Amino acid sequence: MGIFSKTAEYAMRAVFYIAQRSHEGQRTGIKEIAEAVNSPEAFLAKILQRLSKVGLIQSIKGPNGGFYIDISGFNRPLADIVIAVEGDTIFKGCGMGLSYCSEEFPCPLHDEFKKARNQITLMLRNTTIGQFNTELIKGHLTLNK
Amino acid sequence: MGIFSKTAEYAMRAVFYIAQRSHEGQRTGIKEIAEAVNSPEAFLAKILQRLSKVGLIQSIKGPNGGFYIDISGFNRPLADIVIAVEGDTIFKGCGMGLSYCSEEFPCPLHDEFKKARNQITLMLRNTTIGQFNTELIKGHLTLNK
DNA sequence: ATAATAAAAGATATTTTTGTCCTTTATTAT
DNA sequence: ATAATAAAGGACAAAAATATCTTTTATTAT
Repeated sequence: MGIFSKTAEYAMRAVFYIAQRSHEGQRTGIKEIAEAVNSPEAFLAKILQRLSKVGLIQSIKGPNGGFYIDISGFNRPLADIVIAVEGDTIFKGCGMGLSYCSEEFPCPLHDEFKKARNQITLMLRNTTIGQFNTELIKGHLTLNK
Repeated sequence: MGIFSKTAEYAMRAVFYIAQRSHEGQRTGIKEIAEAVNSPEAFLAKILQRLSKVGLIQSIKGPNGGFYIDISGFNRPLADIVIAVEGDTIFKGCGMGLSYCSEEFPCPLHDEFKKARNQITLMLRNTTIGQFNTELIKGHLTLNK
């Protein structure tokens, strides 16, 4: 894989899409979301279930139901999505998997690796879910793979 | 997982260890390597087989045989190890898995993500296998997890 | 030549990730 | 109240990553 798991990729794409639709005042069903972000429907459903359980997104059952994201959700960082679906392993630990490796006992790769991870952390912590709506709306961007 | 697969982690640790031992003029058996870098022996054997096949390390069968790394190997970048065992996916592609995402059609995360990946690429391309020997030898470093 | 050693190669097993399907629960509209 | 809709939940399936075991091949020492 790339840097993130497929699960995390789907999750991010879906949340962006839901945010966009919520911004338009719409709730969105799993079918539409899955199509829009090009992910397997049933699998994505599980992922959204999880995000909903931790309160990152909201859901309503029944007719006119669907997924949406409330105002507080717009301010949450992407990091929360990643953590919700694949834990925080990407934010910590040694690049080579050495458990002793730390600031006091750095492995040979430590400093260079830290830079890379800091950048990822920065990206995920400083970017909020809501932040993309304007970009997504004004641009020719899709979330469809 | 972290950023790299377990396979890649084992591979890097093992190659460093082999490099170190080769620097001391020794060939090393799989058993010793696996113990030293704390990885499952039979699994690591497969990994080293692969690295040996692509010429990143050398091996000799029979008594006094084992793995070693020749002078040209010392100058190869870590990137080669990673590519040999898990391909080049870590060096390319969109952070969210969007196929259209590129310099011309960047996804919302594109620029920030690029920074992170550039740093990883830099680290893996600019660091050679041999480079750590001095550090490993003078320091109190282990490769044992 | 023979026995011992150590990696290569092949087959198989386990675990994790990814993916599907079916039933249940909540909500809405009639 | 009943039917229709849509997510939640549980059970199961396939694929990929991780791991083990057994046999074969090459090399060395006796």
